[in-house]
Amino acid sequence: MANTQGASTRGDGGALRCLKQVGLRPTRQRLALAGLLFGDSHRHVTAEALHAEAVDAGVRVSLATIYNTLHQFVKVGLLDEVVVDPGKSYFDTNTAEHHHFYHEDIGLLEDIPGSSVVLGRLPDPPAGKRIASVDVVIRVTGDR
Amino acid sequence: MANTQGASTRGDGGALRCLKQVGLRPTRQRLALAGLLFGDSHRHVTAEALHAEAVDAGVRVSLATIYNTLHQFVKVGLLDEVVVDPGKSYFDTNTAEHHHFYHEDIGLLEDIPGSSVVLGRLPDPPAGKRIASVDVVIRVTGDR
DNA sequence: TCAGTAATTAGAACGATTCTAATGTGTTGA
DNA sequence: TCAACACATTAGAATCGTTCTAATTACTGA
Repeated sequence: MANTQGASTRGDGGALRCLKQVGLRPTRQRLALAGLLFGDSHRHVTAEALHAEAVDAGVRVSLATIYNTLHQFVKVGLLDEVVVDPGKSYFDTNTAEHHHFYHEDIGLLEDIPGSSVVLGRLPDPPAGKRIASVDVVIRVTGDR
Repeated sequence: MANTQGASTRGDGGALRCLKQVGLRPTRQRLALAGLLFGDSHRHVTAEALHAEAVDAGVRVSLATIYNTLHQFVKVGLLDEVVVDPGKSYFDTNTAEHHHFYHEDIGLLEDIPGSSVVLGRLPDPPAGKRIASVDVVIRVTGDR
């Protein structure tokens, strides 16, 4: 039962360094989840989906830990959370400023290419408040 | 037990006409809810809040009907739905194009004054899709 | 290694929403 | 007007995603 899982066979150092940097203990679960999340390209995952993926990959982790970890990652800026439906949120590994298409028909969240300008001038926040984040979701559906 | 409730003492005709126009049967519940929702100014309500308000006003209506009615109103374009948190959505009586501040600290949804330009050029939708709606939520929190 | 602290866990609990099957109500046409 | 039908409403159960709880387990620094 040695190193048969992919997670431990490549860029783990990245995940480890990444957790160190944000001050989170590198536990087995967090390393595995970081490994799944922060690969070559950016991803949009739900908690359930990531859990299934982890279990599939042979990582023993509970759903509670998935939620804990995702929220910790959001708090330290490793992830963004995007809410699209009452009772459904996605976690986005791309934390640069960008926005989303949400395909209502198939429940898919997709980045809007960075070249497409979406935002103009931001309004002043209400008195005594500061802007925490700006969420832009463009909902699209099948053509007919 | 005559006309002691406000709902029946003023612009009900508006609600009636409004339901007729969109092809919904003017039932007692729908008339009452339309009366509560479409008053002088625009409103942001949750299903629970509207239910409480209706019960308070002496309207006998179940929560299931509140949900049914709100979704029907959304479908026919009388309301917009705004999702701000996993598991919380608001219904907005202002269906003109506009956007929102969401006060994360107090759970309040507020219109962004129409004069504040927020959107620039919209991106082209993905091939074979059309834009159903554009949601812009600017999250704000207490200054410190 | 050991103790101390933090993380993980299974499962229960939770809140918002949706579903179900039974009952009630608005509408239409005779 | 009335009967009959389709649609709307209902209470309560069920479901969904998420959070909580208290007990167990795993990092960490000394």
